[in-house]
This record gives sequence, structure tokens and C-alpha cells, in this order.
Amino acid sequence: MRYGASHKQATRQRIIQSAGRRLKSDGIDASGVAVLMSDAGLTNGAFYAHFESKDDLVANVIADQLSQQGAHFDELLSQDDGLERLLEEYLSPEMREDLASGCPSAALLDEVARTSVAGRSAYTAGATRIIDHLAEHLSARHQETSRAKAIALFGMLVGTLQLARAVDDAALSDEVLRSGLVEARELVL
Amino acid sequence: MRYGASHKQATRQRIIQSAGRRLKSDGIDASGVAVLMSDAGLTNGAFYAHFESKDDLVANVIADQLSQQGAHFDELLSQDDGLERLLEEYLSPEMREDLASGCPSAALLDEVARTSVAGRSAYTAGATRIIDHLAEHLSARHQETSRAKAIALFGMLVGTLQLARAVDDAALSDEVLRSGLVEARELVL
DNA sequence: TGTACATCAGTGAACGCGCGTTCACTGATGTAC
DNA sequence: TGTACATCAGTGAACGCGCGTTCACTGATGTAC
Repeated sequence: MRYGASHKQATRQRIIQSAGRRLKSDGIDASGVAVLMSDAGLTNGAFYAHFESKDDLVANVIADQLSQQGAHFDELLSQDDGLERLLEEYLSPEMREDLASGCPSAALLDEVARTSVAGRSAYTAGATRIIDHLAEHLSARHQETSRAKAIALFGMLVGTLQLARAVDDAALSDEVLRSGLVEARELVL
Repeated sequence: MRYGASHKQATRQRIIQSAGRRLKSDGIDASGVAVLMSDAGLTNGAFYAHFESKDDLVANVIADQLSQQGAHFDELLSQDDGLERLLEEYLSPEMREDLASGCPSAALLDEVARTSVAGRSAYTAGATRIIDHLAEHLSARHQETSRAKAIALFGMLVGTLQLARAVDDAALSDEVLRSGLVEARELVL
């Protein structure tokens, strides 16, 4: 081995992570391979040494993004009042403004539905983990309804954040975040 | 006037409606002008006699789609048990499968957030109308919380339908629809 | 009633451009001696 | 320790293609006489 054993792996991870930010902020179709590589400090030619195709990268990005979000949720939920803090953070104005480092589902969910088989499968695995963990956390308060609550909560969070982002009226957008927060609390707390 | 007075207007409406179906099923970026025109039985060259740009068409499609959905919701809500029927229809397997004639928000919401000023403004107007009418309908049951409930309900419907569509596991997808329906009922009924 | 004409909705080829992908190459690296 | 070398991560130009948009044109239409 010429380069250090982990060199190429590290580059691959760097591409996946910077592509995650770019895809979430500009959308999948609107993010070209050349831009994704230049975000990682590389040129387009090197792309195919790391991924089979753009779809392959997208699937890897989806897996990575959902796994990061899953880990972040787990960390929050391990604390006292973790659920309340998760809701407040998720439906905050900062989250609404920051497409690039925000929730991958809110940024990409309707594009995921039209993505490759590998992309949808990566999404399913990641979303399943998040739902399972949310349900487990909710099971203390809501025994037999915990899974339904977890799914509906996740859907409500994603839908209201997307709505707050789509709307171009600042007052309405703020109202959407506040309403989502109030009703999410009522749903699960 | 050579052609009948309403001829060109009718063609324009035909383009807007067939483009609505195409944009919702394939996404905005993935739907080229040539395909949108051929869907309407025309060729690409005629496009710019009807619209200033693709963005202009998209903004008109968004306005049209939200207004159609608003009218449909109003019609449902005018009936007895209208809200229950709205929820059941929205979170049905048929709605999940039929991208082209389904909810424009579920199909396009995260793309709307990245669209032109005119597109977002059209979306805001249409979504505001839907939220206002839902809130009005909910005000009988939920006086001072009716607006928050309307917004959260709309967000939950959109988010759970998107989730049901994105996931490639049929059992999970069905569970998402069922859970959304149960919790949406609990939220507003 | 029949015909010549002006209108203009729609055609289809062409434009420059950026897309995803390929490939011959370069040059920094760790290894062998 | 110093140097020649094999490796291979990364470069950058090029490919065919479809994009949004433009434009010279065609031909069906309703009107004028």
C-alpha cells in the first residue's frame, strides 16, 4: 500500500459528508457531481474511484445522514427532558434556516420517494431505526400506542418543518413552527 | 381574432393541468419542458407563447394545484363526517400510490422551498387558504386551538404520506398510514 | 355563397450549456535496497 | 541514510446527451368582400 491504509476511506467519508450538506441545501437533482467533488476539495474525475454512480453516492449519503440523525436523537433522548429538547430543537427557527445541517427527511423526503432502489432501501433502514428508538422512548408514557405515536410524531415534525420552510411569509412560518411544537407536545408528552 | 376567444386560454389551462400531474409524479427538476408540452399534446416550441419560463409555469402549476386541493377539501368538509372522510382519503393506500393526482404538498413540498419567489408565493397563498378553512372547520370542536390544530394536522398528513411513499417496506408503509390516521383522529376529532 | 387574405397558435430545428461518465495522465507517497 | 521505483489517488479534458430557450416557418382559422 502506497498511501496510508485509511487515506482513501477518509476521502470517501469526506465526500459523503460534504455531499450530505449540499444535497440537503440544493436538492439531489440540482447538485452536480462536479460541485459535490469540489465541495470535498477534489475534481470531478476522482468521483468514480469512490462511487459506482451518482445514485450510489446518494444512497450512501442517505444512509449516513439518517444514521447521524439517529445517533443525535438517541443522545438527546438519553437525557432528562430529552424528548422536550428534541421537539424544541427540531422545530426551532435555526433548524428552519439551516438546510445544510438539518434533518435529511425534511430536506429530501419527496425526492427520496423517486430515488434508486438502493436509496429508498437506505432510507427505510435509517427511518426504521429512528422510529424504533422513538417508540421505545415513548413506551413509558404510551404503552400500546407508542409505535403509532412515534410514527405520527416523526411525520408531524417533518411535515411542519417543510411547511415552515416552503412558506414565504415570515409570520406564518413562525406560527407553523409554534403550532407544530404545541401539538407535538400534546401528542406525546 | 382568428381562433375562438378562449382557444389559447384553454390550451394554457390544459398545459397547467397536465404539467401538474407530471411535476407531482416525476418532480420539478426531472420534468423537462419538452415532456411537459408533449403531455399536453404539443411540441416544445409553443411553450414560450404561453409562459415566460419554466419557473413561471411551475408557479402557475403550484397555484392551480393548491386551489384544486383547497376546493376538494372544502367540498369534503361541507358534508357530515367530512373531516373523518378527508383523513381516510388522504392517508389511504390509493393516495399513496397515485403520485400524479395526489396532494401537491406531499409530492413537492421540499422542492417548493427551493423554487422561485413566484412559486413560493403561490404556495403560501394556496396553503394559507387551506389552513384557514381547516381551522374554521375545527373551530367548533377546538375554539382557541383550532389554528394550531389545523396547521399541525396539515403537517402531519403531508409528512406521514411522504414517509409512507419513501419507505420501500410495504408492511412499514401500511403501518405509517394506519398510525397517521389513528393519531390524526386523536389530534382533531 | 365562394374565395383571397391576415392572423397567430403551434412546429421543429437549432443555440449554448451543464449534466453524468470515461480515460489517459500526473505526481505524491511508502517501500526496497 | 539516501535513492530509484511501483503504486494508485487524484487531475482535467473530453464524450454524448438532454436541458431551457429562441426563432424562422407553417398552416388552420375566422373575416372581408
